[in-house]
Amino acid sequence: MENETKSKILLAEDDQNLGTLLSEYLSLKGYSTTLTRNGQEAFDAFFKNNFNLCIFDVMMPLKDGFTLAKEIRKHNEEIPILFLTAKSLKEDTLEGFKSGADDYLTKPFSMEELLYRIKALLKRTQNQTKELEQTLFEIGKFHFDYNKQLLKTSQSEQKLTSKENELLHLLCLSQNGILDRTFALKKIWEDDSYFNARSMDVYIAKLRKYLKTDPQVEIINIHGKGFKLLIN
Amino acid sequence: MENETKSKILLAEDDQNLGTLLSEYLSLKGYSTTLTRNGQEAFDAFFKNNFNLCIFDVMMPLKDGFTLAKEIRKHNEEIPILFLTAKSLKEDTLEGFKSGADDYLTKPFSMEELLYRIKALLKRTQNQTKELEQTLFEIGKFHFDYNKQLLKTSQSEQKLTSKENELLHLLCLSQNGILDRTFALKKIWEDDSYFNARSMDVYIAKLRKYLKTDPQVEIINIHGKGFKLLIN
DNA sequence: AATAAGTGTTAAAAAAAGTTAAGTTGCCTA
DNA sequence: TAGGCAACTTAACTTTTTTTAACACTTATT
Repeated sequence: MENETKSKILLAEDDQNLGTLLSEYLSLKGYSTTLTRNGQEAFDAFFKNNFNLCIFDVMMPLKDGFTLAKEIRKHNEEIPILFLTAKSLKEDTLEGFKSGADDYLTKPFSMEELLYRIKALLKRTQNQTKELEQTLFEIGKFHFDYNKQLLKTSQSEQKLTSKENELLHLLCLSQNGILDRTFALKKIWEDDSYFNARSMDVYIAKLRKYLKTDPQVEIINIHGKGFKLLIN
Repeated sequence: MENETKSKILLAEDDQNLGTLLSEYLSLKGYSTTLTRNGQEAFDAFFKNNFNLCIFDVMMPLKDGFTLAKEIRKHNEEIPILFLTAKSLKEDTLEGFKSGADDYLTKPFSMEELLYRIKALLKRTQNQTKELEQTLFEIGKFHFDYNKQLLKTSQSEQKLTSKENELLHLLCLSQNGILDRTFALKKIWEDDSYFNARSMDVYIAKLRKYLKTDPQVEIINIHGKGFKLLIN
């Protein structure tokens, strides 16, 4: 997954099967999930961690989802809450939203849809952290400023074109790790077609040319996978 | 409604009855709604106004909701999009989210639920709506007064024509971020034709000439996307 | 070793943008 | 109302950025 830090999800579901299934599915998709089996347990867990999202079943022993949500909202207005329930009655849905929910999904639902709804919710809250995305990088003897599209050393200054800039940025962000070809193509070129892939190779060559004045810096290819920016 | 400024909603719905019903209901609830009858109309309207939320029907003549959403997402990543549709097929829901939707509601739905979902979506974005129409800007050593159409330094004073004024204003409002070409064209020139685009380029050149006395200020181009006003 | 698929690199063609100047238009004024 | 002027558009030419093509080389597969 592209995120440096996994989003943490608090899951409250008393149905053993569904609970573990969900938990495993979400972990597989790159989220860090905490599974609780009732409202009280979830409430306690909430304050022991910094979660990014809550998914609550409505009908649970000890404390139902609506009550749980209301109590959490007293302490936290921000965190997205998604209800998951068998009830599809209009009044229940409305009560869910009145409890401070951001979304309400009725069973049976598709895992994929849940995943998209989670992403949509996180996008809105994660954005406030987006400003913190790194834009200044040290690449060997180079200094790379993403915002200014500038790559410079103490000697020289090279203006980067938008494509060069985006590509180098992705390389820097996945520094030490590999930048996946398909990922980069979809991110910068919108889709991964043959010609876009060849275009990307051309830009890799250009970046290599710019960076070759420092032998410590290298862009290596991982056959069939992508590229890796090495700084020794 | 308690808000000083009403949230503006762009509604695209080809069903006359449902369209006006929704529009009237939302107006009653304190939103300012713009009703369009197909995807193309909605697309054009989008760039001429500052909407806070989009509600799109999926099946519409000329341009369907999915295509519309994808096109809008190319220019605006932020605005919440909610699909409203008779289709409840799994694949359709998923395609909706893939098109960049934030929520997906299947007909028949309750007006109240729609209202809650709108509120939930707006809650997350409204804070970022700091577009309280700022009219005074510091651009490096320049002082820009949008109302007076004036760009001055301690040394000099440059009166701006309306086009220059509007363009510089948009650049300032999207400071650090990029000003989308299509967005600016539709906003200032009403439509993005080849000649209007060339005209805009001429105005960019003019602004650059005015601003070049301060080397800290720069208008850079993001190929195929738009322009960015950099202040160092 | 032979083949195919993936990558490296350079050059060309195509598309987008930069700039300056020449037309247009509409409005003000003498 | 003719002329002048300012704002804007269109044209023409230049430069930059991106894509496509061409050919050489590398890696995986059989």
